[in-house]
Amino acid sequence: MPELPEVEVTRLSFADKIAGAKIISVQLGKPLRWPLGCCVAELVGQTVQTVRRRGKYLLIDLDQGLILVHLGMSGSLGFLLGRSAMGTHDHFEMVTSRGVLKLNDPRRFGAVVYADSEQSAMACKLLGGLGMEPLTDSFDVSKFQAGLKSRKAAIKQVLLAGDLVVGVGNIYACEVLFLAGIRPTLRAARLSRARVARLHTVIREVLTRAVALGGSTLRDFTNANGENGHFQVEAMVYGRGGLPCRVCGSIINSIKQGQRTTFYCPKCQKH
DNA sequence: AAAAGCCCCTGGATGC
DNA sequence: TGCATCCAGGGGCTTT
Repeated sequence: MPELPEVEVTRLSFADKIAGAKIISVQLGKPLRWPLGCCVAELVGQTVQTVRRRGKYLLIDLDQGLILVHLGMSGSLGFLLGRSAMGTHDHFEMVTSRGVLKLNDPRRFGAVVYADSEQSAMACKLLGGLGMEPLTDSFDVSKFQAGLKSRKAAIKQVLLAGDLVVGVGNIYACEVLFLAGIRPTLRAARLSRARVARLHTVIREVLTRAVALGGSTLRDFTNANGENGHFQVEAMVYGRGGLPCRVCGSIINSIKQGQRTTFYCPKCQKH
């Protein structure tokens, strides 16, 4: 479910509320992708400083160290005023003086990991290889261009890999390539300078807009307050295999790249 | 260094 | 209604 906009909207929906909160207790459900990496007792008594985002990770800064949260494919965070029973798919619950932070994640591809610091081995393993943040100035066109130049893989897969630019998941990768008129199978290195510039712009525009509108409602995304997003723009291609293109009427193609499905318009998106 | 596969896990939709 | 099959928004890890 969560790509950059959804993760960012989640962050914005509870960062201010939880800042300054004291951790009272922590409860774990079934195992997530990795073990927490510390004793619960190490967290209790600490104060939450800030909540940041890096790629699709949320970084919850504490007095000592930080908690990394990843929502995986099916995770969502809730920040509730009162405590409630741990549901079947609640696998992390942190009771604080300001409210209760809860991770619900049916598939358990998500993670909640404590790290001593951002320089710790675990933090480096998870964050070290991440690419540029698309919504900051660090997302430089020249660097983007240079990065793509060295890649023989298909542009769609380079976007998805996250080591050049972060936060673009399967849905937004498909949508962004449609809006930029680029065939997803095109080798990254073969994109002209002008098309790279166009893609760069589209990525920023689409992600910015999705965040501003509260994330995508393509499925059932809710922020940490349980509110739906308003990114009502219907997908141009994602999930529309076999249907007519909204622009030219051609039948939208559906193919596999890596283990993921790619959707594209054979006429609007050129090699 | 980069690319390609594999795998983790559960639930919902579809088809017989 | 029951059961099998396929599919899903991610990404680290291992192998080429």
